[in-house]
Amino acid sequence: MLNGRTPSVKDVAAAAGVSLGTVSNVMNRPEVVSARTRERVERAMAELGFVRNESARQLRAGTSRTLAYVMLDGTNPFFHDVAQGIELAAEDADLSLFICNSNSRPEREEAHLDRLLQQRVQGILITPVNPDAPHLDELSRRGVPLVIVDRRRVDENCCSVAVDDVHGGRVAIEHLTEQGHTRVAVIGGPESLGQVRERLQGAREVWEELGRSADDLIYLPTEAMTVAEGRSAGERLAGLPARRRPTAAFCANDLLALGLLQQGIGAGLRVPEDLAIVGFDDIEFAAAAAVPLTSVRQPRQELGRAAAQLVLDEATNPAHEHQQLFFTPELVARASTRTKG
Amino acid sequence: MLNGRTPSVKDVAAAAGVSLGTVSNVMNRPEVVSARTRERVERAMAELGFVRNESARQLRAGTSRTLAYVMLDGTNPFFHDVAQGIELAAEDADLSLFICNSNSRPEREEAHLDRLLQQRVQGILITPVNPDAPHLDELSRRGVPLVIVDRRRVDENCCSVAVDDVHGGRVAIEHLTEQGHTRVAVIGGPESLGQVRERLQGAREVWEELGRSADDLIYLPTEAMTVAEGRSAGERLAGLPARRRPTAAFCANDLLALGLLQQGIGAGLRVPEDLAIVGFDDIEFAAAAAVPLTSVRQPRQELGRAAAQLVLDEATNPAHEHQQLFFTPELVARASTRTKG
DNA sequence: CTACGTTTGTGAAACATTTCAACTGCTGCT
DNA sequence: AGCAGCAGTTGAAATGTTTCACAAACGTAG
Repeated sequence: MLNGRTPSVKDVAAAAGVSLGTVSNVMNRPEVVSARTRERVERAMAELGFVRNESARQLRAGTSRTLAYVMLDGTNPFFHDVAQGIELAAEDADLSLFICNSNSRPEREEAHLDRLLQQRVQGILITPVNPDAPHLDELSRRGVPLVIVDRRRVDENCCSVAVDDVHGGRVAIEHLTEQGHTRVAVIGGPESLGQVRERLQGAREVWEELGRSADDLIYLPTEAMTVAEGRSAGERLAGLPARRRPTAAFCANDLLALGLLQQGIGAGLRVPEDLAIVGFDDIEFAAAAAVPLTSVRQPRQELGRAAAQLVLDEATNPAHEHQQLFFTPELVARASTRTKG
Repeated sequence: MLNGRTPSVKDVAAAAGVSLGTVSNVMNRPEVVSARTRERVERAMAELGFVRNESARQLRAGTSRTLAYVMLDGTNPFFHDVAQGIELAAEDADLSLFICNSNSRPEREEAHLDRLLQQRVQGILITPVNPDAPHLDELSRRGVPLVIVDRRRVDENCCSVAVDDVHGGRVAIEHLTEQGHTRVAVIGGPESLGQVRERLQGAREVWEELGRSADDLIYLPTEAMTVAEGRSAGERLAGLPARRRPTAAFCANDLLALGLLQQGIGAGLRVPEDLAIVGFDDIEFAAAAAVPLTSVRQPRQELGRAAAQLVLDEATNPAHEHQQLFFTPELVARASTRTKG
């Protein structure tokens, strides 16, 4: 009768001597079926090794049990921590999570979104290459719950969860000036990234407010936010004439900071005595560096968790209203900027 | 007619003035439909914003377009690199990839597998907590293509892709002895992990072959393969009486090595002069450490890619035979063990 | 003008589930 | 006896695709 193929509800029903509908009830509304038949059905399921076919369920029920997160850069642990936060929330809601990686390429991002649309996922979380890209509008228009993570749209017509990057830039520079630094490098790029622009802006704002000369805040642009780019920025730093050379650097993320740290130590610099370093994100490896890195902490998991909650609200609550959640990052001081003496 | 709901093939057919079957043909066998009607159908799809419902497709076609990877430890970048390799292969085959994380907990692993079974994924790749666990047999029995990644089953009745860990342990110790070290620490655990056992075994084998005293190969067990455990091992190392204290350490993975490095540098040790360090895996952050880490490189992406190919073969080739793929890891020497003088 | 291929298009069945109106026995009430 | 109410169960419809046997249209050769 079932020759090799995997058993269906029909087979279970036959084995338990009940109808299709009853088997379905056992799975979906166990309270309406009597203890006796429920037990009988459950035994039949176990004996046959029945596994519900999720595609069929989804097709009929119209609702999928999956969320998806499209991350921006798989090589940056930061995004994995965000994903972990999402996963925890998804688990609580008994949902699966699809994780995709756009690798900062718009066409990969679009391909992933297309896939996810076909899967009819319940909601999409994304850290987009460009939060204002038209293919994101497309999603909202289709009514797919959407949350932008770690970024914001200018028009605010979908939910987002982000961190106040301007503030992050401010606290980093404030910390360095408190430590007595008067010439500071700011490292990051490309400026096409909103994050970078805002972190820089915060740094410049506070520098100006303190009445410092713009000449003493030295911007070293990078092509990407990677360890290798951090190293290369370090070399450029070393190439500056001594009286122009900063005594501290604020990096727009921890990967850059780690690269800078490595280059500096390799070149014989003492950190923080010769060069103090502040990173951004506070990934695990920041605290684990040879000289533990001072960093502007983003609540990584919390970001993911909050985003997941928003997307679920949009998916289930008809009265949902878009929200722009904001977290305030805080500085975590470690050895890479430790006060002298 | 379609009031708000997302359009189906039926709607497309109506709009294009053709039958259901023709629309399906346009999607699946475009060569059998004339250029004229194909174009008409495609236009209708574009106008309606039609997106194929993957659940329905899968239900009818019986075949899903997804692979899944259940990773062991999301905090270790190594597994993300493996996942990346899988994703690339999946992309080539036009498949989606589900990424799950068991966090080394058997019950999470089982829950994930259950989910994946319900989704009827085309194949499962897994780095299991225990490769001989019965719930893995269950999968094979159900006929789900299965590949074990970075581990092996004793009974070899499914495919696996792994690295020769014994050899890895050997080359690490050979390298250290070549550098003149005569007292070496071996750090790793728990020994319930096959990896750890084999890496240790390789180390011990070669040590014995060189005629060294077992007393001079000092095993420091750890409870997990984390940075924190690496630090704690470093403290234990520092606590040893000077004449017993090793001049080099081989860590069973890079996270331990990074922790050890941090603790050592913090305590004023010079690396490699006072303490040489070899890690395992060669994750990105090994090369990015303040003192770039010598490590036993696993071909991380390649591992994933090969595993994906095996699972696809099992899924599509009726003549498939299980294979145990083996990669030979190689030592990458960096500053953390650089030859003196 | 017929017979026969070829090409193109059709319509209904099938996939595994959920949902829901209807049905069956009961119990207890009048 | 008749009936309302209730708990438990049933059977059929519906979901959006793919597949496949078949039909229609259109040459083309005899």
